[in-house]
Amino acid sequence: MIPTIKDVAAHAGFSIATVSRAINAPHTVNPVTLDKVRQSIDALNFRPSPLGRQLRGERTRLIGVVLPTLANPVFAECLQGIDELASAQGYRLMLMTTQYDADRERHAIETLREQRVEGLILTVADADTHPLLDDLDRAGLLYVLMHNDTVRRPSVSVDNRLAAYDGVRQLIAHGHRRILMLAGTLAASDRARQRHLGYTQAMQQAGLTPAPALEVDFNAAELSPSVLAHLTSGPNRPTALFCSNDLLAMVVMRGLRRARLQIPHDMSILGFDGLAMGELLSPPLASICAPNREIGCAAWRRLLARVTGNYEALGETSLALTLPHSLREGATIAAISNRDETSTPPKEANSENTYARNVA
Amino acid sequence: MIPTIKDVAAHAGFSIATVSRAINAPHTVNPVTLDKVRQSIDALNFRPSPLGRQLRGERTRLIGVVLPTLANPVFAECLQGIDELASAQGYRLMLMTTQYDADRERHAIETLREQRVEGLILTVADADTHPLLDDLDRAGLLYVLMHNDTVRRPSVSVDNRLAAYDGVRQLIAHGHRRILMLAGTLAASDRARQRHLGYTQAMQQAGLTPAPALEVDFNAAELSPSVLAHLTSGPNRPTALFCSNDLLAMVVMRGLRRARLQIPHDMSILGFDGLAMGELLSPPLASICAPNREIGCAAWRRLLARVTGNYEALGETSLALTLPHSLREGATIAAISNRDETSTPPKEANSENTYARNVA
DNA sequence: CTGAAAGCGCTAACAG
DNA sequence: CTGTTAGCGCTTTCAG
Repeated sequence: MIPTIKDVAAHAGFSIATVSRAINAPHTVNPVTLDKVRQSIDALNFRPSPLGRQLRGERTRLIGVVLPTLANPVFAECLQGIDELASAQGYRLMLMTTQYDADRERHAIETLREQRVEGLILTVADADTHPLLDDLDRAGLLYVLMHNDTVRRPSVSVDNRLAAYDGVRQLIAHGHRRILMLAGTLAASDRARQRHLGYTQAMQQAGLTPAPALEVDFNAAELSPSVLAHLTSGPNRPTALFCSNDLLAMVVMRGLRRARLQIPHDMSILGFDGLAMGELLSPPLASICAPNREIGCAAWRRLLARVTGNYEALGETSLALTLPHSLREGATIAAISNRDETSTPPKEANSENTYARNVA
Repeated sequence: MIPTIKDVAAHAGFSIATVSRAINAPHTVNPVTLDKVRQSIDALNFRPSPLGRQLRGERTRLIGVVLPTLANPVFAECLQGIDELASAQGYRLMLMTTQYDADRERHAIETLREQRVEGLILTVADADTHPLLDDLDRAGLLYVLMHNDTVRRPSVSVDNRLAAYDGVRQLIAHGHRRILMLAGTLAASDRARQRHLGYTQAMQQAGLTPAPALEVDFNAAELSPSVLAHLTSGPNRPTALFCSNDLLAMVVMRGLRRARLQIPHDMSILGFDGLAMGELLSPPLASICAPNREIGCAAWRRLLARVTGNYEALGETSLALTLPHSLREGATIAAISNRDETSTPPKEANSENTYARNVA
């Protein structure tokens, strides 16, 4: 059905070795022969099977990609970056998602190894304490982490601690003093920990009291009563929330709105990730932006360099590559006026536009 | 480095055939032998290479997935569905994106064929006029389309025409009479055409005049002046927009807000896709929902059934499988009051909440 | 410059 | 129940 190199050889009247050479080393074969072989290839619409090559122990040109989920566009954006470069360079991507589950991470990596991928690009829950990554090191299978924040392993990420620090300082600069950090089930993730560290430092430096990260159920339609209590009750309620990622920020915003809080009037919100979609929101979501697509691209470049042995050429000295983050101003952050400090949330309707200009 | 079946055979003191049988048909081998072989397998941490099997002409357990982009969560949602089922059943996914480009579609399909995938799940720009799909039919390579709206090929989709019809009728029921349909670069897509058909029918049935779909540049931060003119100028400006997909709806909403229009007060918006994220918006986006994840799952099931030859067992009679759509009410649609009909957009700020309850 | 032949890891007859 | 062997599609010595 699908033509093989044999069919081409028969059609052209040469041996399969010659056909192989015509494909892989055209200069070593007589031009006339080459021409005939090429005609046969066209005539039969032959494309060499990668399987044969792969089995021979050649390059498989297969790269495994392991991501927690595609429901969070952060990872979809990274994947776009990887895909763009990889497919342009003739590599194929094998994708597996893990839903942040350690078993599935293990299974994914195993499956991809079996498939003899040349390398792996992945985002795991916690890079430092991950025994599988040690296995990879031991087995000599190349990999690059994305977003995972560790100096111990090859990775591409923003400086999560510093980025969070910058973001929270921004909130403080807008007059906020009671700032809470929210995290999802990601609370056990290396990124979230780094971000909380940055939050803590920014708070302390400003003479404010940092709080432990408040965990929020990502999937619930409403915020739980206990969380809501933390956010709204008493004179010490926070005036600003730093959310560990944009998706969480959006879920929280909905929860707050359902609880009849106005954003940013009653609560300022700062996210993390810089999802493109955040700009489409109303009010546009303020966020600490990671160059997600670029992170994917950079991860690809690093992996390719290592796979092809050009690693030194990249001139990188450390395992962890840190890309610059940026702050995206958005109308979800309002400057706080001192008189507002202790008031309870007002109930009157108020357009977000009123506050949109406060952000400078 | 990676142990092969040979290593296991040597270690266990049996032939490779016995090892192979121990793996693939354990009941045909002496329990004692079986045990020894298994111990060797564990000792060496051997996993059979799929490459060998694949080359043998066995099942590759590889499925190709071809999507336009992951930037639109519709496709990410579908992919989630596919991935969930596929990886649970031991299949591996090879992913390629096309950016709606015909050349890249061709290239993707070709690449995946070379890789000897057992089947393909894809979304193409236009299914009916796609020569590559005819090639697949001819080559006997199985595939299932997602979202593409055609009865000529195996596909899983909602009834785009009917869904659009239902949605636009909803707009009409809310008192809108000047309703415009917007489409992105997708204007040349089969889905968009079907949706416009549904729009047209709903309008005509209500005695209203349908307009051609207005094309909008997806990527522009602002709506173009000419588009904006269509939407806002004159007494005949539309009061409601039906957007060919949710992402477009979000882009349009931002454009309108920048032009100082209030949603839904000055303009009602209805999207298409039912993106999960739409519910997180403010106001929540009204949308015609396709069960994206389920579309992915269904596509997988159909493909698997065909691949394994159990197609008849599915009891499906037609090529096109149509899944039910649903309408998601959202505060982006406001009922229109008659006196508003001819007024120009008012400028005063007004919370979306005022209108949130009008949707019934 | 071209061909014959070995072998990558595995499965499936076919013998024993 | 187990071993021998051929061969999947391809690349790569090694001869010619």
